[in-house]
Amino acid sequence: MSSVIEVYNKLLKFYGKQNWWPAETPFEVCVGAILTQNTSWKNVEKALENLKELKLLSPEAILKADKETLETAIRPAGFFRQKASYLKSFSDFLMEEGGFEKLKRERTQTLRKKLLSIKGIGRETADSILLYALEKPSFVVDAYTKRLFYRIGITDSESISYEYLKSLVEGQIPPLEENIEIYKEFHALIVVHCKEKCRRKPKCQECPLRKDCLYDRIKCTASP
DNA sequence: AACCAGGAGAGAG
DNA sequence: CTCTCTCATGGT
Repeated sequence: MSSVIEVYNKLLKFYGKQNWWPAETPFEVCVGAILTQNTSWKNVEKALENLKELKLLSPEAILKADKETLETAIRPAGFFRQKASYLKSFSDFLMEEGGFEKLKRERTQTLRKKLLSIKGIGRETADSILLYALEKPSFVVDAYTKRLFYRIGITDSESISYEYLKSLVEGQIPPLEENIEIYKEFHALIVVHCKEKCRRKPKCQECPLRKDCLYDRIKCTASP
């Protein structure tokens, strides 16, 4: 069907610029990325709010905080025992590497490997941190991306591998400095489209992808 | 009341 | 490499 870039342009025209990631600091981006693993953003917001009130939104504070305090604060985000541990190991990493500014000087692939070696940082979380906290051109793939690309016929399966889909996008939109904003917006638009808009089945006429879109493997019958 | 949400690790095959 | 199980809360 349509190319990756065409999908991006349609989504951008329809929804407008999103200015992601919703956070005040790079560290908050990272914490949010870890907390939102298989968890709705609504629950993550409560956890982030708790962390702010306890002034635990810095690597130093998280390392100092005792286990129970941290676990209680992030409990609304689910998997709180694992995630508390993940936040500790990531904070530990940040302190040893000397902070964001120092990390930014390293190459994207080097950073990606370092991030992936941290317990609790998988591919999506690593790419989210690279793109939104470290300003590196690394496209983020998630369940929405796989679902959407399958529905509009870019892929022929929803269980396509992460790295394959990532390279598919980066093949058409090269990982260059000038494309960082496109990567940021594209991922944001995919999430917004799939999470909010695409759920309104009855109003499918307003879907920017219209006839290209499949909902639950059923082709949308709305007229283009 | 089952099912899902902006996944990741560990283990088995 | 791909599959399966586990981890946990809150909203439909």
